[in-house]
Amino acid sequence: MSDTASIVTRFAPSPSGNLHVGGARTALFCWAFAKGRGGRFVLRIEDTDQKRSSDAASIGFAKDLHWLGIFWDEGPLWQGTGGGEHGPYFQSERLDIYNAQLQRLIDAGHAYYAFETAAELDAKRKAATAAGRAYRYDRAALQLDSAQVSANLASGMPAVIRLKCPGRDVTICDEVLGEATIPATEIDDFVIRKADGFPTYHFAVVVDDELMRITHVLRAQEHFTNTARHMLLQDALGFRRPVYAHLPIICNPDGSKMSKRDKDKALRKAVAERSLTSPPAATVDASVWNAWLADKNIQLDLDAAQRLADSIGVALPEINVDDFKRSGYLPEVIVNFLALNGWSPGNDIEKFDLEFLRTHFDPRRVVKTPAKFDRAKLLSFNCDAITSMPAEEFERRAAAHGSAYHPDFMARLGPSGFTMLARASQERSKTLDEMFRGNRFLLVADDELCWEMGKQVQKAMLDGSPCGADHLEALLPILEGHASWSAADLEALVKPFADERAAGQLGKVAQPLRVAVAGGTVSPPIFDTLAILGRESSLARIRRCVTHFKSLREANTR
RNA sequence: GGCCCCAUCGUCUAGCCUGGUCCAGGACACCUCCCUUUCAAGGAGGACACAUGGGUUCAAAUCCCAUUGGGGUCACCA
Repeated sequence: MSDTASIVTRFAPSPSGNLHVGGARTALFCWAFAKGRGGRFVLRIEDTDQKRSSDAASIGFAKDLHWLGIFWDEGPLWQGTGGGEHGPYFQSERLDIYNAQLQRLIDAGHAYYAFETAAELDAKRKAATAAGRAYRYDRAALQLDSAQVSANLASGMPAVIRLKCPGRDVTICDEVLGEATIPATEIDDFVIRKADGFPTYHFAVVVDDELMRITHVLRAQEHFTNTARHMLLQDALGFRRPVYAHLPIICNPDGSKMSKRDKDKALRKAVAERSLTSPPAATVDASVWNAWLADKNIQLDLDAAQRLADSIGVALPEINVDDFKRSGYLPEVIVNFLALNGWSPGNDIEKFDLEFLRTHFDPRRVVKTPAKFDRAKLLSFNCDAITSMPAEEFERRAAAHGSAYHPDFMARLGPSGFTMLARASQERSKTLDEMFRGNRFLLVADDELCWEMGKQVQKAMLDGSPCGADHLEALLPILEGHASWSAADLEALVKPFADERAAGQLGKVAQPLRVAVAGGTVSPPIFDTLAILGRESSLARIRRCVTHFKSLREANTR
């Protein structure tokens, strides 16, 4: 690690429209490590699985990377960044390169063709497992003479290429895990080119890391044992050995691996609890629904999952960076919190920004243990960030969030209403989304507001004498006689009323008012709420409420 | 199951390499009280961990071994 000027790291995901938080953290650490040492950060797309990469251009996750503030020096061209002299950066466009390297291996006797079908291998694997043995490829294809191989190839028989492993133990040196030796018996002659002509992950990684001059490989710990294979490949090809650092996995609170499948899991649970047998209207069509219910391995696409969740009223767990964005988390908070999963700068520092991470990140301070993703702490960090930002900034960012995710809300409020709501909401917002999610009553038509008789409403409206409903009724004519409707004016009007009628206990008056206009006991500060709603709307709601509770009480006394 | 790795509060972690300053520090969550027009936020307190068992040593969270527990991995996925 002495020649810091030439440090090159890479983030190498498979193509996807969304960036997973685990991937985001890997990208973050790769970026920080390289950029903090004057090096380069490369983005490479691992799209060698034709089944999964039907849409090779789908690097929608690039937007997530940019949102977090991570930009690549080299990689796919995307919104003004990318390019570079080691491209192409899509592996599917590098087949010629792999084939040339593959040929070198064949020529040198380090690799060989094999003709077993996937089904045959599968059967052997099952048999081995049933017999309680670990399956290893039996090298049957190595017995084929070269004439036979040529004939098979010439006849167009499907073939894979396997690496001929040297049969020695491999010792991995890892910056975070230290040294580990994988016994030779654990590594069989693995496939390096698939029958479809594409290289496997192992082969493409090794070739590209060499050709793209990658010096440091930071990746998730699930790749740790793969490293032995990669080292064998490097030796066979005569390549350099990059420095490895394997990052601990990020898991759910229950210890399971955080996965996009968790969304489907949550949905299946909700569907089962509600005993739904057919899909709610306008969510997914019946055939998809049936297939999904029948097979736990089938995942709904993201949009369909979201529609279904909205329809049955369940919150999907946030898994992708975009999910957290939608939930109203700030990118700088995500960056901060993600970095804290698996790494810490020491000295009891835990609030920091991207720039701090860039200058302080060191893989040697990465912990070895898997981290459980603690949403409560993330939420707390987000709250701190929101409540400490300047009011104008909060307003601007909340407006952007609202326009993207709650256009109906923005339209209903109008610019001045939005400003009032934003000002009233900042100090009680843990996310940018809360002011929208929590104030649905603002969207309800005045004559459609309902008052559900929960314990809190009961207490606010009917307990004591005079009760809240009495106060409300007395207050109504005073409000009706008042033209000005600013929060300050309303406060100046209601405070004296409370002093006189409720012994100065503003709550005795504010709560009934709140219930009247919001339908429940939770809203922004009451005078702000009234001002946001406006005079006509507020009065209409209060009148209806007075009537509503009056008839309710009459019915009860009868 | 084979192999590899790991093990400090419920959670994220500091400390471990270079044993003594650690009857273990911070943060989130939790509990209590205060403040309060709701909900939050805020203020003040509090409870909470070195997995277990053996060594080594004058001395171990720190070094060694075993056990137990957890994770990862064993594909023509990446």
